[in-house]
Amino acid sequence: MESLDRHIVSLLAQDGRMSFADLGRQVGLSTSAVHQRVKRLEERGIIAGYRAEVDHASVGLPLTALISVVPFDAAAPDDIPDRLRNVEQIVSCWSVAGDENYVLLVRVPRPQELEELLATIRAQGQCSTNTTVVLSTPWEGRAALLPEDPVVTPAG
Amino acid sequence: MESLDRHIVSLLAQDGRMSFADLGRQVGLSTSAVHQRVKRLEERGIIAGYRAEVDHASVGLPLTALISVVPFDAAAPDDIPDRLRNVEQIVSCWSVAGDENYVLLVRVPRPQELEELLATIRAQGQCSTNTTVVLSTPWEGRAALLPEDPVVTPAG
DNA sequence: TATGAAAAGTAAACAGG
DNA sequence: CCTGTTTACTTTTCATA
Repeated sequence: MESLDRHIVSLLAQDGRMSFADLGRQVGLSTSAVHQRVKRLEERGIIAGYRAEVDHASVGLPLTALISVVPFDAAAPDDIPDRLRNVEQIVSCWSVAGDENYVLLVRVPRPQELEELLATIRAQGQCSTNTTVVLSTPWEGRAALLPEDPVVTPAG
Repeated sequence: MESLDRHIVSLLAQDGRMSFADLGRQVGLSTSAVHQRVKRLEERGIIAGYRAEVDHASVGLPLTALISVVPFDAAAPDDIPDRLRNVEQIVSCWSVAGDENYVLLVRVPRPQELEELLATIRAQGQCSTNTTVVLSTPWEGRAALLPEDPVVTPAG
């Protein structure tokens, strides 16, 4: 990925509804040129989509939690993400190094729904859980700092 | 927030670039009516912004980690978020219940940058760190499941 | 808070270098 | 891979119920 594309990606990461005309002005290209580049970035999956950033509390989901999970049977094939993919309260699923296998970020309306969700995760995921409740969110999902020059992996 | 607004929010959480015309068709309102509603949702902060969802690996940030932090001095006033806000590698900062005070989600190009980042966080945040490296991300930042009828907090 | 209409601006597709 | 043009669509504003 070249510098111009990184610039475009970085602008769209900050304002996902910026017009191609504005993008073009900011990066110094014609509207059609940025349009073509953005379409290519979308096709390659570098831009995976666009989302509105929602204030979860206002929308009825004031309770966020981080849940570490460990499978009951460490020897069994680990398809926990597949088994939990349909659980819509799980916003993020990370496979991690360390004592736990996965960390999940979940959002629910109330403690009661968290209790029910944990039961679902344990039953459906065949795993034990360790829950950390989020008390407040100073910030979340900020646009990441893109490296000036991306790291090149040497061949071989 | 009424049901119509929740519907609009939910659609924009899935496709942040959907046009007002399409939104109107899906929720059964005129273009100008949804336009007005979306502007109001933005003003109230219920829609906090729009972002492109970026594939971090392609963009030079293949390394994600979760860092739990505990202040060196538990008695000192806790302004860790303020002290770390300018550290741009920190994508999310959650204040949590439990043994740690905060959990941070960070993105960096390589292990070396993670090492440097940890030093920065410890020095600037005056805290100790416990790092969990993300090995893979089955999914992340999925649109949350909005409750059908939001929970009403009784007055008093 | 809704609608419909008008003006300005944008997206998408295309020709051509 | 760029620019510029064209057409259809969209955003934005406004008058009005």
